Amino acid sequence: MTLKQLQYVVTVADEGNITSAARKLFIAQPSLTSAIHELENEYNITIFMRSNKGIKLTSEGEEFLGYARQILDQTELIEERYAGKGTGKLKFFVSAQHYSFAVEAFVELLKRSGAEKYEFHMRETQTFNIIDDVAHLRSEIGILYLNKFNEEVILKTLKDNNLSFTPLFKAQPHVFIGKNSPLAKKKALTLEDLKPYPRLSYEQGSHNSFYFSEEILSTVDCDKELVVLDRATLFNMLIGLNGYTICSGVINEELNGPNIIAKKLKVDDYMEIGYILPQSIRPSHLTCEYIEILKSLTK
Amino acid sequence: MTLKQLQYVVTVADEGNITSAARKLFIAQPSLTSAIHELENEYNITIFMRSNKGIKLTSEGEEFLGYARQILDQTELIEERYAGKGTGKLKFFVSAQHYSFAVEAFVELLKRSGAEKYEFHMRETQTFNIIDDVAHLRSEIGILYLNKFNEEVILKTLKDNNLSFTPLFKAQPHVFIGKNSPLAKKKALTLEDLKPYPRLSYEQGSHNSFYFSEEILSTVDCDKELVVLDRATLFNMLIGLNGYTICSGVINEELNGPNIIAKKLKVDDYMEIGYILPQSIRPSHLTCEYIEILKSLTK
DNA sequence: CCTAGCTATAGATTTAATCTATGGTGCGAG
DNA sequence: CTCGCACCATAGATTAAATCTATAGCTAGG
Repeated sequence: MTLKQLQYVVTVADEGNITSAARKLFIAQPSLTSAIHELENEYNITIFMRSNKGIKLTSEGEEFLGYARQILDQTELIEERYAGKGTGKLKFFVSAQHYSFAVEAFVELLKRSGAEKYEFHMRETQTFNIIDDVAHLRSEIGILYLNKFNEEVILKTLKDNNLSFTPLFKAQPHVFIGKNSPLAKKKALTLEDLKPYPRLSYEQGSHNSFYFSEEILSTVDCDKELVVLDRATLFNMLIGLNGYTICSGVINEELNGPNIIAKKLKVDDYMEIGYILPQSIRPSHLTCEYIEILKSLTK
Repeated sequence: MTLKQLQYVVTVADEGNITSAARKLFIAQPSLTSAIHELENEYNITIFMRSNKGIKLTSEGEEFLGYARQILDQTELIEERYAGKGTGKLKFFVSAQHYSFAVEAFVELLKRSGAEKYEFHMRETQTFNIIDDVAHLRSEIGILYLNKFNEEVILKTLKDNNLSFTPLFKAQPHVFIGKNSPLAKKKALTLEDLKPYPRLSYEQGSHNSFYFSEEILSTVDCDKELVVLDRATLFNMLIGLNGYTICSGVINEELNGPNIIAKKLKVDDYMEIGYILPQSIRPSHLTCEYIEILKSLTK
């Protein structure tokens, strides 16, 4: 079995006939025919039913395709990660909850790298996607929080995916509000104070288990709920609608602007923010540097 | 990149030097040297530091090895699954909780297959391992139950691993006891009846979240607890110690012997027993037949 | 300062992949 | 009903890749 053979089988299955698959693969049709026969003989299976109208997958073939696609998905990760390195293109991918310090560290890393050619991705996304991105090596590192409530479920999910969690810092829960909000005068806020105002939170896609919420206390009842995907949108609503959102208190004025302020929230809960890494893969140099920057920004 | 190159890199890394790795791979040392150089050039990376004392992994290399091992793990699955097919050796792997009907169906499948050469595995194991086995294609199918209590967590875990759950039947909770147990005279039992006797349950390894328990009501308090790994051991203790265990009521006298009996348990709960399959892979012919047998045994 | 134990390079050789050309087959348009 | 078209399969030549043998270069340790 070779990767080429797997690629060929998948292309043939997708195209529905060998002739056009060969064209797509830039090889002659007999080459493709024999490559596939070779694979079938190696394992004594029949992947395709041939006819003068084209090919059809056998049930055995469908099963085999499943395995083949999994392997090819994995190889694409290597291509993704290392392709373009020949031209000196640096690559780096982070998935994180919506934390401005994660963005700040990302920007700092990019500056420090001094690279002329690069492809960096900052993926502020839903909690489940963060875990999924790192588990499938689409991102090299992920950033999320644990608290009393979600800890068991999140740690279990991480373990299932062979991911490690390393704490960065414990944050006391804060509330983000617009600077002109009536709440801005108070020193610290209680849940009672917040009641009349709209609560903003991040959408969590189909994995909308409370455990995957980006905000703590998401199970507490609330009359006015606004759900968004984008941090800028959230900030707009904080300001325009006197809304609030509960989060870690880490705020950076340069990034978030002077219109957003953080207030302590008086509750008996915490947020432990940290990063997740695949256990089986040693972090790249850039990843290590990113972690260093995160540490320096959050200590 | 070819699978051979990945295999070579991994072997060299394991051996610590190219010369002995070449011996192990049954190729000449220069072939191995050039194969690895080719890979390094393709992605413009340096996997090994060479010296006259052997080789050492660079940090870049360690990272690359992570990807390589993942791909090779996947390819081993194909080898596992299809190797030996040339010699007509049938292969089939099930992971299940401790249900006698699963064993019965397994035996029936083996009989029906009529194969002369085969390798069949019946893995009665811990709930988490069942999910893990199927997710990583070590088993083609898994059998487990859902109830009100564990449903959310189990379904979430299945989803994370791209597995589907298909219900087979709903069982009313029963209690298994030895036929000479003082409880054997009663028609149906309550939790109160059970209190004086030792409760038997299956060990769940490090994933000892209650959600992964094989028995419902495992959170209910109990004074005498016995934990085992083996079904026969559990049955021995049922008989010898007047113990009990809570489970689905499906019992087969041929398999379990006349000394074990099942009694209805009066509680407001259910067990939905079903099978799990990888969503990305079409089930094999044997798997489909196994499912048919399961259905016929449990309707 | 020579030898043992590495890796790297050169050029020959073997093996595998791919090519061109052609054969066989069944369906559907004329 | 038969000819042509759109398939896949086979044969043999050709090209490319993998591997081999032989040998060079390096360095630590006797």
